[in-house]
Amino acid sequence: MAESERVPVKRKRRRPTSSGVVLSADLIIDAACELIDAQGAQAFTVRKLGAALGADPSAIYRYFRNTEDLLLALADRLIGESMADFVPGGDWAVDLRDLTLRAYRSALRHPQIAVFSTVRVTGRPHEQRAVDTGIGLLLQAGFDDATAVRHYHTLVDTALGHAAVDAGVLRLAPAQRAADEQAWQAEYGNLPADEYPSLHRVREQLLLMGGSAVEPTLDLLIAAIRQEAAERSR
Amino acid sequence: MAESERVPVKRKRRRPTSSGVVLSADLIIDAACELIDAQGAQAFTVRKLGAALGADPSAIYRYFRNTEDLLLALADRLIGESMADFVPGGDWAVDLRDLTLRAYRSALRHPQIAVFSTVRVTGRPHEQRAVDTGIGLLLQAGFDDATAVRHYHTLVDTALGHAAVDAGVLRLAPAQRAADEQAWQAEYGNLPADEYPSLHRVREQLLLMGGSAVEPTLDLLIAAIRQEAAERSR
DNA sequence: ACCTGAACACCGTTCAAGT
DNA sequence: ACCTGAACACCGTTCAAGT
Repeated sequence: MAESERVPVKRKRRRPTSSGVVLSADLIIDAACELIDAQGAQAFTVRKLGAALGADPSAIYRYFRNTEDLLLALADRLIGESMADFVPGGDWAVDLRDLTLRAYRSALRHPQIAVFSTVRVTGRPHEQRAVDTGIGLLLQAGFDDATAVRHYHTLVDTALGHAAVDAGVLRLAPAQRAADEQAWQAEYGNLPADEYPSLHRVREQLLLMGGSAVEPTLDLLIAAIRQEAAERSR
Repeated sequence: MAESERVPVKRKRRRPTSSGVVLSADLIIDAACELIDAQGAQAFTVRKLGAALGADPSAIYRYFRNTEDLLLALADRLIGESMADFVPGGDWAVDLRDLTLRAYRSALRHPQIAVFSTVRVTGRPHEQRAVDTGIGLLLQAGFDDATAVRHYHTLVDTALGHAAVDAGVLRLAPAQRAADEQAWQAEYGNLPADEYPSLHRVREQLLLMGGSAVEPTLDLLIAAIRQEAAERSR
């Protein structure tokens, strides 16, 4: 239904923009990808995208109803790219971890995507393929339908969530990022032992709080799911 | 260091705004909370906050350097509120789950917070208290310092991440939210069995993809951490 | 048929001027 | 000392007018 409301992608006649480019939905998504990769996600605005295309920003609304619609198309493109070279290796748990990490990485390229719940539900081709693959791995592990769906839901939301959190760091300039990583040490490393006994005890380890927690998180989730599969098969 | 750059909270003389209110950092945070609770997180803008206070928006910049600084103070307020009635019950794993869920709920009240990596590192009082408590529970479980920090990092980032993802749904109007939950069924429930075998097989269960995955996720993480603690103590 | 340009209704933030 | 109001540099989106 969302699909039928979209502006048709195929057009009979085209008129070039003032800069000579003939617009299309694909071309707009191409430009959006380039803009994000070159200047970061915060550089992505309709007006800047128009400028990058050499077209008036309002022309974009002929191809996408609004920014959200454009972002959904972009999301599916990113999912497609990150899944392009995925080949299952035979161990469902390893494959599932790989698949989830790919979802994380594609969401990290454009963090706003992770926040759209709707992105999970648009039913665009690359996403459908990825969901089918993920649930397939869980069925292969021996889970019943409901449990397979639940575990898939858990993994994909966790991947998107960590992408949203980690994107905050990525947004910073490198110098500020380094400062931010040490800030844990600076802010928490010198607290009094009587008031904050645990923080005081682990003060040497606080640098670990910098950086992404996505891999440790996935390791724990996959371990728990593997354990559950093993118990189920007994 | 961030602290010393902040505008001092205590002031000698105050002048009321045109509406008669005497501003203070606390009062501004009060108003921000009310605004968010009454009209949702997307209603939170400096200009609207000024209007809610009966003051010119620019007056807010006397108390907070910028929106981010204000959001950090707001975050600490929300953390404090959600931790206010936390009492450890004796089982570290149960307590840790409770603590993490509280972090999730407080971030859910203002989703932008989850995306600030910096929020995790500001070292404000309520946050320090919560971190000390969380790491304390993991030390109590028998983990070494580095592992305790790593597991804490995993839990808190996962809580913030799910809050960011779930906030997308919360943002929708109730009617649209219901439609969104059924969209999984609509978009994925009728795919051909030959092309999407796994999705076709679990099609009756796809409603499970609506709603939050935070509790299933926490259950898996806590199970894995508990298992690791048990193995460690052997 | 499609792009353009003006317009509308917003933002966050700064700073000189007021009191 | 603190608040105000104008101003600056942006946003997303709509729609009549152009070609």
